[in-house]
Amino acid sequence: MAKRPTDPNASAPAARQVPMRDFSRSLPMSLLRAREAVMRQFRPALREHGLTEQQWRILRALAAIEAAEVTELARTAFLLGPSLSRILRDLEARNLIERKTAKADQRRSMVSISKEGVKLMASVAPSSEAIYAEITRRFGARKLVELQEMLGQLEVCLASVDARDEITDDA
Amino acid sequence: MAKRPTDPNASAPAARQVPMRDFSRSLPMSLLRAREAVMRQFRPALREHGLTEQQWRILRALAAIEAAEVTELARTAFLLGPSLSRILRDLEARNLIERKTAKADQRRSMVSISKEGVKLMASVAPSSEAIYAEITRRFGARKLVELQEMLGQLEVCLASVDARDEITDDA
DNA sequence: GGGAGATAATTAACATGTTAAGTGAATTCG
DNA sequence: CGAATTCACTTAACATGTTAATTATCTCCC
Repeated sequence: MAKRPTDPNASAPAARQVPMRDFSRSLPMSLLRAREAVMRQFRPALREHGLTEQQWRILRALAAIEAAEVTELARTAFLLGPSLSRILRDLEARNLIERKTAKADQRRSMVSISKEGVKLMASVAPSSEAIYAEITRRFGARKLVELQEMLGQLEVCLASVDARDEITDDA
Repeated sequence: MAKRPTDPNASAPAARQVPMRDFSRSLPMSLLRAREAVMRQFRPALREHGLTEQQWRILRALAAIEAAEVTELARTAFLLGPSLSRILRDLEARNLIERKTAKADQRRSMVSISKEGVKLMASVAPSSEAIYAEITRRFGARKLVELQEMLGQLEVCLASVDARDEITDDA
């Protein structure tokens, strides 16, 4: 009997209320599974270097921008403040990043990647790039661009919805 | 020979204030942000009913298939075993699901949605469907189908990669 | 029958997601 | 000035993600 990986409830006779959308085909599930399929490619390589996906995101972000405030880094790496606080604490303990409070504003702290952090990145980047290249090859470079374009459009068209509780940023 | 859109540290000795757009446009980030944009729409409604996204996934899955083993449910709701174990424990404590060990195999437990669970689902479904409809309206129904088609293809073309540590499921 | 292995589910341990509350510093405005 | 407010960041509390180890059961095969 072959497994039916994409048909969880084809012949479910009971519990029928409103025939809600087959949730395995819902947009959130599609996005979740696609992302998981992608991350599954990267995780082993990162793990070999003792890095999680989020830690890697932070190092990459820092390597590109030299130094950044925590809030800016959170936006760049797409992490929430509390997660970032914890991760920065751990990365600092591992001497992969450095922090110093800003002189002008004692509340802010400037975060930067350390020499060790740069070295670690250099050791991970090749395999990371190779994996990304393989994904691109399998899916198709043109299609990949197209997909990312659609994802960006989705993000944009939904961002306007939750803009009600934000200040209209006119000066 | 095209330039790679993801080039975290090609030769940046002291990167300036370049905001590193390439990193923010990587496929994992695009997927993450798109999914977050979508889930941001749903979370408040679910939260009003005291449900998390994962709990809602489980209830939806159960409502469609009547009863399922834990492993099957994990596959359907796309959750890992440990997460599912914890969530089932909590949902059972809230009397939203029911469990009974299978007679034929004492290791397996059959999980089903309870009457209360069905009632809760009925109270959440309308707003959930309304939100989904609004997303569809904003993004475009045709485009949405197209996006999900591409996500599915991405999943498929990457699934074959990590099939080396799996058994070829037909002898 | 019984022991070696396989399997289903849980538990453990650590890391992150998510929301709320807390802390200390800066800004506003009386 | 100085109290109220805002701001940047952290901590707290709980839920889930992730991998490894455990437990209990079942299957196979001698």
